[in-house]
Amino acid sequence: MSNLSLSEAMHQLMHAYKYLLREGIRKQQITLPVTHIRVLKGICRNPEATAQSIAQRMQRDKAQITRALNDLLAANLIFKENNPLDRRSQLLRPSPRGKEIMIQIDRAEEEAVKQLTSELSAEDLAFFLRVSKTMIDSIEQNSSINKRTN
Amino acid sequence: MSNLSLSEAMHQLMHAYKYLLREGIRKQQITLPVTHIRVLKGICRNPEATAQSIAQRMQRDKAQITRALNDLLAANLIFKENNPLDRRSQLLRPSPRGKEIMIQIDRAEEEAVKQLTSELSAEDLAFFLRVSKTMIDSIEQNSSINKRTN
DNA sequence: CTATATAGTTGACAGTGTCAATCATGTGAG
DNA sequence: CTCACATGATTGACACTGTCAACTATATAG
Repeated sequence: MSNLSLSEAMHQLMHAYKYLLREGIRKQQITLPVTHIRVLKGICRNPEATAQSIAQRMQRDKAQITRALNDLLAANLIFKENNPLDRRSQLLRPSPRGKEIMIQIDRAEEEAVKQLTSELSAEDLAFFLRVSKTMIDSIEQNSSINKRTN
Repeated sequence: MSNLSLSEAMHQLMHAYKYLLREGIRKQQITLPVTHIRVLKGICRNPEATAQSIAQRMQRDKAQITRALNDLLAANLIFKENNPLDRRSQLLRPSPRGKEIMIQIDRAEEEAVKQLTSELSAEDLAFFLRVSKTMIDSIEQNSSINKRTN
């Protein structure tokens, strides 16, 4: 019973969250898919971002990252810079336009989160985050989720 | 700050959960995609299931459901029965094979949930479910997520 | 120098989610 | 009853997400 509930809750929560996030993004007139947004976010947050570091941080396939980066480049939201430490890779930087978009994205995300948590107290939210992290950690340790090179 | 954390937590949790679920399914030698499994589950749980009711219950597009049903039919896991109340629709029933598979699926899901919650107390879990439901509800009320016919 | 590892790219494909059009059937207003 | 409209199901088309394998170029250890 608690089994089914958790599965169901997960699926519904995923769906609801994704929906809300896309809504918020749409309202800000941003046309980027969520993955691209997350990648851009990673680049804006981390001054020494490389494709590799983004892939690791997001726990996504590097192929997916490469493709997102191509789109972000094509949209002039980021640019690449030679990595002085490794000629195989490039450092990723947000362009001025990318930084602008990032501000809008932050607003969209903030709104999504606000709606999601409108009925929750700060304690509830903190608890939820703590439990979530516990779950995430208990998987990452046990399983082979991080055996992959990414 | 709590903003970013919730978004991040959501994404990671989604990813971790999906991964674990698919792992569990794979270990049971089941080759069905997750959506199909959820549809089958809906059919097994509800004796009067129709395509429509499954779509509503899962909050998914009816097109998606139709396709999942086709695959489940092709795999002989379910069968259709004329709906005496409405000739446009059919009642969906699990086949004997479908019921067997369902048992395996329950095991897989149970294992996934067990791993996910291995570090959590029953109280933590209950709290998590409560908070999740609150979030889900606060979206379903406000937004247009359920304006769609599905 | 050679073998191996790593950063990134590309192709291919499976799975998920969404929209619009269509067909058949049901239902309510007149 | 008939007509208009609503609803259940199906199909086509497409965008987004995730995964795997092969490949190129560069780095690094022995």
